[in-house]
Amino acid sequence: MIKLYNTLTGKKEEFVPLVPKTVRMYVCGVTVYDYCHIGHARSALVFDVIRRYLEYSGYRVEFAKNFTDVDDKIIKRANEQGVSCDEVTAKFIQAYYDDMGKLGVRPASIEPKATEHIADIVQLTETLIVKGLAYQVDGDVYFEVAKYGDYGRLSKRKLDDLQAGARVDVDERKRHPMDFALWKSAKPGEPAWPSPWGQGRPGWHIECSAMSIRHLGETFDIHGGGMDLIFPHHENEIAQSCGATGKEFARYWIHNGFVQINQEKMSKSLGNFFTIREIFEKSEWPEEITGEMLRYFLLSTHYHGPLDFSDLAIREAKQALNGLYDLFARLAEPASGTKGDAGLSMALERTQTAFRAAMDDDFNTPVAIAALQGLRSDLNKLLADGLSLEARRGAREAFRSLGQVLGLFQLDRWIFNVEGGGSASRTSEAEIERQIAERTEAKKRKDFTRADAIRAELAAQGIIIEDRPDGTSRWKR
RNA sequence: GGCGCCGUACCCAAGUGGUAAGGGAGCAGUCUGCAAAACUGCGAUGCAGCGGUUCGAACCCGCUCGGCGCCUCCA
Repeated sequence: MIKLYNTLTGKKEEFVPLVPKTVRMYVCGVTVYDYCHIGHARSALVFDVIRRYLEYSGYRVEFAKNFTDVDDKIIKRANEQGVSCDEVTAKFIQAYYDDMGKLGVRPASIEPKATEHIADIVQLTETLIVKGLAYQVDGDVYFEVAKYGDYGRLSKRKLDDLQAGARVDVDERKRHPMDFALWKSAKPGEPAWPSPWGQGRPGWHIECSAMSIRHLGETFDIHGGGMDLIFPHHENEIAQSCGATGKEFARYWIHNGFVQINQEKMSKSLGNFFTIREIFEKSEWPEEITGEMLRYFLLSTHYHGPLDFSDLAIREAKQALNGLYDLFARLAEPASGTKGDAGLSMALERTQTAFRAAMDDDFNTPVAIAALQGLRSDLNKLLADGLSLEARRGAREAFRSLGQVLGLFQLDRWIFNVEGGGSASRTSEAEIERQIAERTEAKKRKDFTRADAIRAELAAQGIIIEDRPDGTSRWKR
């Protein structure tokens, strides 16, 4: 039984989908006018993992994640660069796929764009006007919050409180300061579509209502996004959708916490953000390893809380991963007996139970990772007793299949040492093996000068030698 | 002004009534020609502070201190 924290009720609840065995989930994606930063990465990753775990639990997941491809910021960016809005959005949608791909975030099953749903948006807006929940002023259409009784249900705010805090210049034509645009009339040169109210474009919030209803139905299961979207974006989505359909909109609302730098929210205005591609570019590690480090780091804190990004935190993730991949490397070595085999199935069962319990409890990834770390410890002891080939394969497979849910532990090659080993390989494996054989011979002859020289030579290339008790050595880089 | 979040060992981080998961660092040990690596073991009698409820509290209630977020585009 999966339990999740529902922002709407403020409580952890049992998750029961509307249609058995099927989950319909909508997550607010990004506005494509710039490169994604770690905050975007966290959000995408969190919902990617939730989706993976739901699938692992036997659900069919209809997962929609949108691209906002018409917006003030896009228009501004296009004007600054003297290109069309289409060029801006195409560029950053591609960048999104590139960056998220490196992080192992799977594409959603449905990835709608606002510009491809103008007809749905216009229709929804018309419905709201007909129902008396929206009004037209010149070529603009606004949603009238005062007419919608439940406004503030998600963010737990009262209209009066909001009014008191409003600090922004209010458009005089609006009936209430919190009224928000469903449709904006177009200024010359802006992207525009025909509508009953003249040429214009959709407001921000309406697109998510239109697209989620179109692809998932009027009532669906999960709606997600960053904490900062709770108000006003998701509050407005609820008002529009419920106002238009008269039905419940999303039943469970999930919001992820922020990525912070030195305890402060990462944001463009503070200038304290790191883009995903910047991190990959600066990384001394190969791409797939950097991706896994980042994933491990981002999942090592529960999705609901804040998460401080720092070099130290990333290094710690790398260290933790080293221990796991070192184990995998030792599991890949020849059988060493069968004494440990008996204890394996119990360890695997214990791990799987703990892993599921953790994920069932509001997708508690740090506890799920702890379960896997526990298995590492178990296996190290069993390995000391001796494990057969089959047991070794089974153990590695367990890490692979459970790790699949988190997008971790899928790599066949791992780099332990950045010195020389981090970049493209130079010394061939055969050559390394040859040198190690020579060193083993030297050790037998007690020619330690020669043995140490070979060790130093390999170390200079980032190759770490581990001598075994029997005189042989294994190596890694 | 309104709404909300957080404060757990040197660092990161789970835990929301039954006596403190996990990781990193550190220390010790095993192994070893030495070393490295790896593995094993150790680690908070206490969970910002004070008071209260309870047989029992990191967890519930109250107050205080400290940090942060939202109310405006924002993952």
